Amino acid sequence: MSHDPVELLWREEEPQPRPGLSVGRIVRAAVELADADGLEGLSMRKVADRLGFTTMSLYRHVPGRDQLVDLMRDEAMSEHPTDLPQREGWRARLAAIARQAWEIRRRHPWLAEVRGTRHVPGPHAVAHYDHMLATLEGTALRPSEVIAVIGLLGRFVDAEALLLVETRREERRSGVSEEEWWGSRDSLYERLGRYPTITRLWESGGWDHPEDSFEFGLRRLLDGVETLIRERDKYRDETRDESSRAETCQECGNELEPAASGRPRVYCSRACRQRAYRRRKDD
Amino acid sequence: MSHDPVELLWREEEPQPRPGLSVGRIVRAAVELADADGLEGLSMRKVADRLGFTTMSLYRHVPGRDQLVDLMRDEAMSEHPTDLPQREGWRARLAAIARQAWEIRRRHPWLAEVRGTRHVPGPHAVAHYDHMLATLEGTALRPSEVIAVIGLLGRFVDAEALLLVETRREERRSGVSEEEWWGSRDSLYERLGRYPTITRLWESGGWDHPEDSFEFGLRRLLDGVETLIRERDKYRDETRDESSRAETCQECGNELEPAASGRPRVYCSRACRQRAYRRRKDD
DNA sequence: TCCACTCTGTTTATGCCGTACACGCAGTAG
DNA sequence: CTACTGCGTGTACGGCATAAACAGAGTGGA
Repeated sequence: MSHDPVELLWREEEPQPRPGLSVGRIVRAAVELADADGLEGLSMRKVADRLGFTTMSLYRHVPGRDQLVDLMRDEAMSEHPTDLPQREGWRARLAAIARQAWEIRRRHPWLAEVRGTRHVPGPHAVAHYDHMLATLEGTALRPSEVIAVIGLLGRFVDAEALLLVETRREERRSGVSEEEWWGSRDSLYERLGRYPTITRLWESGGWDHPEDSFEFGLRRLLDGVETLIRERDKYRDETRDESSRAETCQECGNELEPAASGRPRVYCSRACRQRAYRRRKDD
Repeated sequence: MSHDPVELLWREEEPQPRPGLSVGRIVRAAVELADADGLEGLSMRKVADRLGFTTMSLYRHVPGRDQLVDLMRDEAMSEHPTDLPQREGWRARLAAIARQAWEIRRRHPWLAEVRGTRHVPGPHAVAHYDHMLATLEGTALRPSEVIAVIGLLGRFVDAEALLLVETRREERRSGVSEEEWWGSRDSLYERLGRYPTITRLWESGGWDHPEDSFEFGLRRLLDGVETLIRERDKYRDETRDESSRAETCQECGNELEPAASGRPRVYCSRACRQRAYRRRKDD
């Protein structure tokens, strides 16, 4: 067993598997277990039991629980498809990746529960990170801003996933649905009458048809990024040499061909115009 | 001891404290402990030791660890000032509240670590929630959207706080600063050359002067909300009876007085225009 | 052939944790 | 005097991660 956690994560899977325990088998068993019971339901004992070995046998292959979780993370990250259709426009690309990450978190809810800032990324995690950063290349954002946007988006997905996970877990553990549970907290509702805004929103039905938390948040976030990108675009245009000034597509930020007719162009392609239109309509 | 968790949270503090244990004393000791050691460093044994009683004595006053955490949460929430200067404009108000929540999480890092969706809110938490929701009253947002925005903002603050907390904890536990730790992961950096976008961003200094994660995210988020509010304002204007149509302030959304001169007004007051200007300049 | 060494898995034990349960004791109301 | 209630204690159970010593099987060299 390698004792450098980096070496362990970036190890190459042995080609023909030998009998007995192996890092790969341990990680796969742990992932299955965590998929079912969540991260805090994952214990070295249970992993070992599932594989038919003693607890301590795992430590021959994996330094400890924390590193096992790191390995699981990278295993799960490998599910990110690498051959996404290359859509035009940073917005469409970013949204697609965010939804993908969201999907993976639905399959592996524990991913969002992993805590700590010192997790060494494995090859799949790095590939995915690189891929995310790449979606913003070609925009006028500064490097530090690209990184900040991707970080923000990642934390957003995790936060939303966490919400989902915890709801699910508590429902399974208690056998009572979230709605039912809150519905029977009568002694709480009795006291909420004092609070004017909550009462008003309650009476106007704000809680009856809630927004889809993930899609709502994603849209706000992308709108916020769009505002920044437009700002940077404007700045870029203004500082560009007057003679070589070019307008950019409102949807994807690419440069526009000069318009044939007198009417200035807004989008670089029919696809972009349609996307913009559809987004407006969706709401 | 009340066995309904709601009753416990909404209990009234006894006026003249008697000797011995009490819910209030337990909660305060627990908060101090968690402030220092984080949520996972909080144990019933330690709380009891700090108070000079046996572990099990706590259970006479508090049903269990989970409920103790609920009580601690509400205790911490009571630090939200209730008499904020009432600024004009939803944006300024929302930003102020978010920064306040952020401040509180710096004092009580464990707040962001509390997991689970079924925490009964206590009186302070509800008051604060009501206060947040109220910031968006008067905008054209629909009720469900008001709720979604506040939820989103809350999760954002928690996610950012979590990042901070974990960095701090790992630094204290290991004695090695975050930068130092990552700096000595040589075997990792050796492998990052394969990834083109990461490499490019690295070389252009993207990681050398990172954005302030909280302020950056907050601005993006508020920009995203602003986009939505503008959209709703437009819709409201369009569907309003033609004769009584009124424009709204681009900054705060309030209705505008009709302009005296021919030039249409954009802001409702000098204060609003200055705010908008300052925001643009800040970046 | 024998020995040393390594690789893999086991056994045992330590020290945390939350909390169930039975008990002791003081104050009090009937 | 008695029964009861409220508060704090002591002991014990089952769970957790993991340190340390150990056992056996396979292997390479003398």
